[in-house]
Amino acid sequence: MSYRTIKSNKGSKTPGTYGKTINDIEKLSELELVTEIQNKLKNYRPQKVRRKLIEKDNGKLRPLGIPCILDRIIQQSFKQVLEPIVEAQLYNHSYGFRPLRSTHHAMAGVQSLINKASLHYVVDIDIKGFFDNINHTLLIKQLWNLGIQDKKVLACISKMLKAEIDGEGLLSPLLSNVVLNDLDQWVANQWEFFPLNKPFKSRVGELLAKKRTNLKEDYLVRYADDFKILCRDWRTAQKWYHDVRQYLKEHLKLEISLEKSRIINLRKHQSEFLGFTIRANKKRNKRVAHTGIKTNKKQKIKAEAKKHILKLNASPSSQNALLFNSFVLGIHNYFNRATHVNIEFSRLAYDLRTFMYNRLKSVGKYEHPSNPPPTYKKFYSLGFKTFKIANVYPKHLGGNDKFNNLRILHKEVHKLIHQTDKQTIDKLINKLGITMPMVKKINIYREQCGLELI
DNA sequence: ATCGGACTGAC
RNA sequence: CUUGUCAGUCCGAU
Repeated sequence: MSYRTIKSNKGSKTPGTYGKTINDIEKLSELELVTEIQNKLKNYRPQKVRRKLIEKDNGKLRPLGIPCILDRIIQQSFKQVLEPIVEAQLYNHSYGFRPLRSTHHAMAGVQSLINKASLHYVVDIDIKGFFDNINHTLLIKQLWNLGIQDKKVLACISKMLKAEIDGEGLLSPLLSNVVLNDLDQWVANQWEFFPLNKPFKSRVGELLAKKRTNLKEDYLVRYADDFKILCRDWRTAQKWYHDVRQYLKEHLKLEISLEKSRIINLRKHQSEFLGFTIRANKKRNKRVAHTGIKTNKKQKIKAEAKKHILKLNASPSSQNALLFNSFVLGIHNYFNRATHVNIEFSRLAYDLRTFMYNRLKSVGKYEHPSNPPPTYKKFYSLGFKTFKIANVYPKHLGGNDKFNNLRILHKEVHKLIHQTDKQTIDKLINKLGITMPMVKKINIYREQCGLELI
């Protein structure tokens, strides 16, 4: 139905080894396409994949397989069927590769656990070569347990898995969530979901009762294979470290990296997650999460910025200036969520200031912006001078921006944002006729409040 | 309201 | 230089 949803870009010129191009497919009639796919599925044999290399933190490169167009259509359709089934059963604090969830949601989850629950010990676990070491027969079993019990479907999936030995296809992100969901549930069952004999009226009351038991208090936050367990003290943290290691080994046949996995006391040291640094600093008599940008990331940003400035110096076209702007806005947009953005970005701007001035003074005018575009006004105050190149103002890294916390909302929608009871949430959604994009927006606000996503 | 182009991040 | 999934942002067109 929707092969158009598969992005093709300019990469449509890969005939021969990768089979049909997106242009070929658009020429086919619907019927021809369907028969083609049916033929392929009869004896499904995934074709070659192109590879993209992605750089990991430690500088190592790992391949990411990109299957040919026809396989992408097939895998996409598998995904569209499997996703809602799996999605409904996944753990709430698993954030990687899931619709409506992002890195920012994961970070917000960690921060609220530090701030609200005062959990300052974090168990960082790094699984050794996770994507390469997934146990296929186990995965098929896990899918079966989740309710996918069509043997033909499972056979196709297992063939796809075999073809993707050292890369991943479209649905391996989804499958990675299937594998690690067992871990999520196992961890959560020991505290969060642990049933008490007495029913409790309020969640606070239940929480207090749980604290009196000798269960290990903990919460897990996961983004794909990158996960943390937050605990209150060092002893429980250590217990978790060993328990999780054993669980992964026995039940999922996965090893952890002993060098990279460790327990961190956030009051003394910082942990890292999704490009951010995290620590728990003193604020009056409390401790709150302070987040910044990872140092190696900062260096990369500086290097990239310099590259962009040089390009702008070489050819000061409006196109390049706009390109530079989208680069800056992109970075801002991601790292805005850090509590220390202002400090981090001011330093970046300071380090780059002379470089930028020297390179741009010959190609642009240094002036107070006159009649700047609305996005410029939104982010930067007008009191400062900036460059003007080919009629556009390049944005600087490190604008001190005020936060827009004031929004006018519908009364019921406001209720929905702060609501924690699942039934009332569902009721409200039905009553107000909330659509997907609306849920997205509401989740943004819920993220800011540190609440669970809908 | 739709549909394109660009950029950022995580994997 | 080329390019997958998810999320976000900017710009443009009708």
